[in-house]
Amino acid sequence: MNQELTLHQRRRAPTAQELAGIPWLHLLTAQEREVMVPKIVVGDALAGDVVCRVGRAPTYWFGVVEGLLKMSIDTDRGDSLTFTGVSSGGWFGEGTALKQEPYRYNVQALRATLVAGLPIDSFHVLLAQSIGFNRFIMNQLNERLGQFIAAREIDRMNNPDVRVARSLAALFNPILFPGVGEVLQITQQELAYLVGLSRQRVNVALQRLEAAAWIQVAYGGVKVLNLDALRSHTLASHD
DNA sequence: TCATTAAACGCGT
DNA sequence: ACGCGTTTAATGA
Repeated sequence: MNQELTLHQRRRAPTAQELAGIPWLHLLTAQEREVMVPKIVVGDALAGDVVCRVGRAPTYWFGVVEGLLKMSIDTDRGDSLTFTGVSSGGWFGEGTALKQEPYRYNVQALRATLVAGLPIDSFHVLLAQSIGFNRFIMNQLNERLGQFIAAREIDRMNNPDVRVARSLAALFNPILFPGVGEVLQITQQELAYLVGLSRQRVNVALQRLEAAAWIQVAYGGVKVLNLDALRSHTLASHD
């Protein structure tokens, strides 16, 4: 609990099944894949483990094989501001990897998460040589831009129901997080940490979203029925 | 007054 | 043991 995971400790080689959960591998040529697969390391992060911390020199480009991370920064006051979650199939840190700058966020596991890492030098090799990899990165940056614009919108609304809806939609983004599937495994407590609300309020919001038939609440997870509505609509007020 | 929250409860998985 | 749904009491706009 609350240990720093650098992928130097507790790291191992990925299994074939875990490799299948790495989306950009499929975009490489057979030769590129052959070179890169041995470079990939994975590590098991427990809930609360820090994957990378603000100010550290970038060592890996990171991805989530299975699990849930949150990206946040600490404010001047003691509290922390969560930017976004990273769910299965999501990769991040290309900004710092590209510029060779220190990490600008803290990334922490909200639950047990299998984290994958590609060493920075391998990342640059792919960037210099692989068309397929560049296509993935471009797609990723473009989609992330859209997500941050949406996040600004979310912050301006103070309606908690809408905030929960939009945050769920972001976690279900099939381009950024192709491994999520139709059922996102996330507890209401984890969602509360991510959105910045209490668990009770998240529970109320989820029930309203379920009543609107946009989602289906399950034990330890949420199934999305209407991603479009979550992304753009507002719940009708009820009294 | 009204919405939200921490804390705590019982219940189901 | 964990997650869910709910209640209660406290807090603040």
